[in-house]
Amino acid sequence: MASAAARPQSRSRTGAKGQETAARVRKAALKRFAANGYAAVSMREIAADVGVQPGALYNHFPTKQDILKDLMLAHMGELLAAWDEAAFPADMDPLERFVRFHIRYHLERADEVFISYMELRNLEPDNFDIVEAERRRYEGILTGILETGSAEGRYSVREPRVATRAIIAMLTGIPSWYRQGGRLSKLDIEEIYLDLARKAVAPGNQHIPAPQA
Amino acid sequence: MASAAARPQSRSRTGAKGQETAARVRKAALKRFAANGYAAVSMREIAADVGVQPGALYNHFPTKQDILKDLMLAHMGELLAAWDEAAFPADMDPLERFVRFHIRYHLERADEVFISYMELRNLEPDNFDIVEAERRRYEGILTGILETGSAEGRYSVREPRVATRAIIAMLTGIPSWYRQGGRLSKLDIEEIYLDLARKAVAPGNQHIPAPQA
Amino acid sequence: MASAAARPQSRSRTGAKGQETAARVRKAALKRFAANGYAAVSMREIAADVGVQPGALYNHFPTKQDILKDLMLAHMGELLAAWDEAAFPADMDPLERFVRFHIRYHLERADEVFISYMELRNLEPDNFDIVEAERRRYEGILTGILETGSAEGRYSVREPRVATRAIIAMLTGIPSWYRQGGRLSKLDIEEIYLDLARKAVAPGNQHIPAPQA
Amino acid sequence: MASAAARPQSRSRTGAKGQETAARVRKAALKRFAANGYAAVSMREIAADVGVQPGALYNHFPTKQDILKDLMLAHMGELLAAWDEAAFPADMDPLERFVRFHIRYHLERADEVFISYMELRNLEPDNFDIVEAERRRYEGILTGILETGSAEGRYSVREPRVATRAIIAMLTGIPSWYRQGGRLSKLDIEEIYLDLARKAVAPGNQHIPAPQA
DNA sequence: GATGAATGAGGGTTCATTCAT
DNA sequence: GATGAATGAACCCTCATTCAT
Repeated sequence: MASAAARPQSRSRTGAKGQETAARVRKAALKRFAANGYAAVSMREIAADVGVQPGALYNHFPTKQDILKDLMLAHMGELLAAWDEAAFPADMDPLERFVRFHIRYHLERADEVFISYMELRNLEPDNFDIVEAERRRYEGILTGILETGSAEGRYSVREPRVATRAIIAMLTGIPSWYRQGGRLSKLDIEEIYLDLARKAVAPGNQHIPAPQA
Repeated sequence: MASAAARPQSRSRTGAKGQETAARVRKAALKRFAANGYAAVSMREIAADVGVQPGALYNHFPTKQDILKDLMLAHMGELLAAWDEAAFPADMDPLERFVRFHIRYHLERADEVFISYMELRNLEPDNFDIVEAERRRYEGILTGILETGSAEGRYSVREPRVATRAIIAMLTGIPSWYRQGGRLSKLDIEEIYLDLARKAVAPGNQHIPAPQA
Repeated sequence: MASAAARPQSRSRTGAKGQETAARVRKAALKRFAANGYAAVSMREIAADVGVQPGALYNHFPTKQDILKDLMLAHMGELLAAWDEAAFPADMDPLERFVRFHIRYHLERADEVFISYMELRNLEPDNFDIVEAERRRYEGILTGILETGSAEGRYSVREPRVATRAIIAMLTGIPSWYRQGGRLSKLDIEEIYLDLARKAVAPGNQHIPAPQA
Repeated sequence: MASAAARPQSRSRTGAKGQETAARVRKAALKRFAANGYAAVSMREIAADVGVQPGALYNHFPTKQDILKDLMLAHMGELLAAWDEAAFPADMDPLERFVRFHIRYHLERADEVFISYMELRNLEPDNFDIVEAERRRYEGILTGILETGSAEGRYSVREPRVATRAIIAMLTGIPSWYRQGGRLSKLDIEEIYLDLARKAVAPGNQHIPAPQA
């Protein structure tokens, strides 16, 4: 989509085969980067996964860095697009909407999410800036929700920007430990985190009594 | 076991110089690993930082992996020791105690904390297991606090293990964006996060009214 | 299996160049290993001889060890093949046949022979076993000759296996001192050693009188 | 004895401890050189065998090369001395004397003998020349025996120098395959090789009939 | 006589990348 | 669009050796 490798695509004679190979490269790189880290993955490994010689990768991506950039830009673009298209009941609380969306999306795209956080530092400055801008846009969604909600008295948030980071960090941590088939279903997770998030920003006095000890 | 530098230091005649070099290696590696990632840092770079030839590093650490292991094991050990020695008013709520401790420690040791999360996957299995065990011990502290507090009715937590991860993820995210000298002081941060954490686990009905829209 | 260069060579388009480079690597390694010993030869030296960067060697042989294995397996295979194809008068005594063949072959392939004896210990166990099996096959040829000849009364050999080793050691020592252009021609050598070998296994009483002293 | 490391020994205060360490170094180096080859053995390995730090080796031998030189010179000196002192019945045939002596000595000092043949090329030119001269002296013993015997009609040898090399090569090959405790005793070996050697140089017509086939 | 720490060179190997075919 | 072969740089690590202590 926002991919660098999806070059002008000037109605070349073939295209189909190349498109498919590029997709296989992306898929292999995604798995490898998530598992071992960008710096520890070699072009040879990716090529071997794809079933191709290393040199062939350069027909689809000009450098290794471009594969990473491609994956991260695509991920951010798709995340924002998915939010725009997310279908929730119209009367659902916006925070609930965000929490449910974030958890679902991040549990489904664990690899993309993971490299998006882990490999930021391996992006060259220009690419980093682009991804950062997208990330800020995404965070802005939650900040907006918190600000509006606070203004309307539904939430009580002293620092919406800080709370945004706190909530997103909390939610984004899930895929690092959640394993399908465990005691808790994805829906269980959603409910638990929704509860935590809601209460964290809820208005009202939550005086916690000091322990008796 | 912990490392070459952790030796009894009984052989006083020499030793001192080596101890110091090992310490400089650790320091340089910490900075570099935090900035560029374990896989992207070369022994040559570390040696250059220390002001020594690459081969000399091997007088202090048998492999590059051992430097990483040393840093991560030391960090976890020191974190747990610091908790044991943390001095807080006796009547302070345990959750508050944990939140304040965690934030302070993690803001002071940002590099150690960072590589402890980022480089886990670069640890060889045996070392990984050791670090994981320590991490679970640390999480266990908060889980215990939440369980006790819930049993005494001071908190309301459905899944203490999940809440533990949620709160720790929330807190641990701070050093990734907090910059000293900004609008918010470390104490401000402490108060904001303490508020979020407290409310998230507070008992009582937090019915959030659905938005009017 | 035998080596990268032994591949079917079906892919005619390219391949030719690689075949040739692999051959040059083999040739350079053979000379260097024979002159300085496997352990004392560096891949960089071989690469320099070939006129290529060190890394390029790895397009043809996966490791240095594989070059050695390749050379030694090829040598043993060619030695056995040469014996099978050796053309001698039909009525020639089999021992004479073997002695002449062995001397000729070993004087022509001095380097291969030399590393085959010297570098055995530098072969990894699996490769060692293969080469050893081939060596035993070769020794078996002479042992068979001695056994048959003894049974027919043409030779008198108490321990054919031991005599085999004795004769082969005797013959194989030649290239270590023989220099072309010296007083003795290759044919002279053949005759002298043939005489020694024949007499050593000849039947009849060779009572050597004790010295008068 | 002829050892370079046995330095002037200027009646130093201690001496005893150092002498002993030097001996342990020689012993360890001998085993390692024989097992893995000079080039493949590191000073660190030798030091570890001796139970000392690598630097300590340099108190006893100025370089690794000197350890090799010491071992080889000592071996050749001891070999020649042993021949001079060998006790055999006065009326024993000189060839028998030489064969028995050579086999016995070489089976007892397998490591020394082995490195003496294998590591010649790793000697620096000067040291090589010395060892070569000693070797020629040793070969000269057998050559003299053959020449005298031929002149007296007890043996029939066309080229005593060549026959010398043939016989010595034959005998020297024994330790490479002989294993104690096998079917053949050391004495069996002596008898078999003595028989082969005697017949090989025996006078008289050894017409070997051509095979019937 | 031995240690611990360092040097400077070099070891085998892998890397991202290029390019003629 | 892919291959096979190459480059040039860099990788982690080991080496023989030195030397202050």
